[in-house]
Amino acid sequence: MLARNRITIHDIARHAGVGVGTVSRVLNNHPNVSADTRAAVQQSIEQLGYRPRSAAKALRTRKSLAIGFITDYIATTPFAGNVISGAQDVAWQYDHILLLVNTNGDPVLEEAAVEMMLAREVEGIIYATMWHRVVTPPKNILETNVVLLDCYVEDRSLPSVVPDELRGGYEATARLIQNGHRRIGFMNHCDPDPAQVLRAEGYRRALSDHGIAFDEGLLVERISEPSGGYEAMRRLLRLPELPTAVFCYNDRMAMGAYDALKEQGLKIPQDMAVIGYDNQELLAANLHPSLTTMELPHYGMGRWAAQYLLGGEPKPASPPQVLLACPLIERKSV
Amino acid sequence: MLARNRITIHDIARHAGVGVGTVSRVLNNHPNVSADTRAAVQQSIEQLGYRPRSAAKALRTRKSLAIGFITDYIATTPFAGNVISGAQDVAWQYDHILLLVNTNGDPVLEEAAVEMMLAREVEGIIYATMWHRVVTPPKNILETNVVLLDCYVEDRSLPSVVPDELRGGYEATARLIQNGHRRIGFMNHCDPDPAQVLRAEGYRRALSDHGIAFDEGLLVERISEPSGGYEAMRRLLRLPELPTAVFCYNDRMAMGAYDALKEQGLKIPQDMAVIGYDNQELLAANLHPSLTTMELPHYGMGRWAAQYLLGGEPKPASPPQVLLACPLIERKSV
DNA sequence: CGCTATATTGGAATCGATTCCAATATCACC
DNA sequence: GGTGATATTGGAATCGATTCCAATATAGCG
Repeated sequence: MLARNRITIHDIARHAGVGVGTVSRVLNNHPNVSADTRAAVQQSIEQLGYRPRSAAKALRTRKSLAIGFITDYIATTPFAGNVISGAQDVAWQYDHILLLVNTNGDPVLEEAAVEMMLAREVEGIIYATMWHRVVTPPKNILETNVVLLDCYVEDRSLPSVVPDELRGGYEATARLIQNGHRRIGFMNHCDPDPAQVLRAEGYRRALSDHGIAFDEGLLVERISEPSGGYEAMRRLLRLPELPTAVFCYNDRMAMGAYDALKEQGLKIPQDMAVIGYDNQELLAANLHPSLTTMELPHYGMGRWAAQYLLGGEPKPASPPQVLLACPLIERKSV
Repeated sequence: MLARNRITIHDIARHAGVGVGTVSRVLNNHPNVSADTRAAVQQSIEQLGYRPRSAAKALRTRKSLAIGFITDYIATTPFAGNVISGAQDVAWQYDHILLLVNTNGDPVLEEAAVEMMLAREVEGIIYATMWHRVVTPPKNILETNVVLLDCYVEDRSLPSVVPDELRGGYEATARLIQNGHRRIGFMNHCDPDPAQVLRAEGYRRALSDHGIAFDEGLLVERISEPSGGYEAMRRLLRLPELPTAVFCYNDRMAMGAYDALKEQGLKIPQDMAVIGYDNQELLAANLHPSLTTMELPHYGMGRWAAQYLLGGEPKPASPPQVLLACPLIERKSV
């Protein structure tokens, strides 16, 4: 026999001298309860310190008031917090809680996590990655509602929300052009992924829209770390005709670029304007001069994903891929 | 009437030609089931694609197989991921899931979060902060098991796990002494908090244990950001007798210190050894030279907290405050 | 005043698991 | 074959909420 100390709806009913149905109606704000009864019940609830057991409610109503959040590398990027924060804020608005599982990209764990969430009858699952890419989530995830966050499936058969990398690349470049730059270097990541491809495409379109010819030599691909940025910048500085601005694939590469520029005694932004991507606060705000960059909409993606699951709008027949803008964060490097 | 499509234990029982009790026994690996029956039931489960509903189980057993995780500023530090990752790894080991709520430090939200977790009958709650400090959690949290993580209550009446700041300060300083330094500056944060006080204490003890007199002038307090570090370093460089090493309250201050040193044409570590605190990868690994620093045991605290809640060891009468070591991360600045 | 329409209310049935008890089957042993 | 001990098993009761139906109270109206 289990401990049976906890106050239940029956205790309240007895204490208030009403039936359990009435108590339930009060709890759920049903309209058909007289003001007097309602007050009496509420007082009993208060007095006895009653707290409804959500398991019982979930069993009866088949609603767990929870959404699952599966992510890959929560610990290796500073972005996770923003995504979670966004999802959580919306979930909370709808009285839902987040069930979180971090998988380190392990497919076995992923499947087990989904299984656990299905057993708990979540309202849906947010499947989030820490960098924009193509994924193949476990098949069992299809048994509930899903949103992919910062990723998508090859055939776009699942709804997803991702940063608008193309437009981001476009706007970063356009910003430099507006400032009078016409020779603009672009240091890109060297492995193709959505961000790599789309930011480059945005760069090209911005150039062409402004009547600037694309110059192969101004595009340098390296690993997306400070060392890659350093190398890329040195490469650009060896060009016969120097660029006057660079657009960097991310802030970490920009950091390397800064080093190369300072080494050559070049001033930012006077001799070379620099624009980054990602808005890694810690870095971008503290470099000298502080780095102008494009912000990834992590918080917004978190919100959008949760809203999609909980918003109650009928799901469109063809799953959407929503692109969220990457706002320009103006600092001192342009 | 609700949709009643889902397979239940009764369906399995009927399909396998046994009673529901037997199915339950198979599901829970009870010993008293014959091999034949077990196999038959398992086959039915497989065949019908049965998945137990955790709400029903939770209702009956009064166990939700979940722990709550309440945190304050998940989005503003890169540490959150490590803490969560640690807690989650252990929770998973015990077949538990994390219910996550981020509160942005709002006490109203905190209390509501606890309430929700109590309603869900979590095994316990991890109350985590993103920097080491004294807190006052909502009172209702006492109705379940709690562990404070990276924080504690004034009167130490709740179990907590925090970094061993004193020892960290000691070891950072000792490391510099071992390298032959005798005049060691210390740039500290200017507001008192556990880290600020204890790291300073560690610094002093290390000096005194090695027969070095504490010199007031070598201690500079500024805000714990790059700008503060920059100022502090300049201050130290104006001293009549220069230090040959600095211990910085955190990596961000160290970053500012780097700037001041470079400005003066001083080489790290030849002219000045620098040691930081926090091990903010993004920063510490990418500075030039890379920064030697003390790592905060975020992952470990996450693990410890979850283990404390789930490990099943009887809780000691007087709640423990566990100190986790901050390992020295050797890089190139010492 | 009598009758219907409406507002409240009580409480049994239900959700889907676990668990305990009693019933039956099987076995060992004399 | 008989007896008691042990291994399996079925199924009713239970966890604590919601919900629906029927019952009662009240109001409105001619």
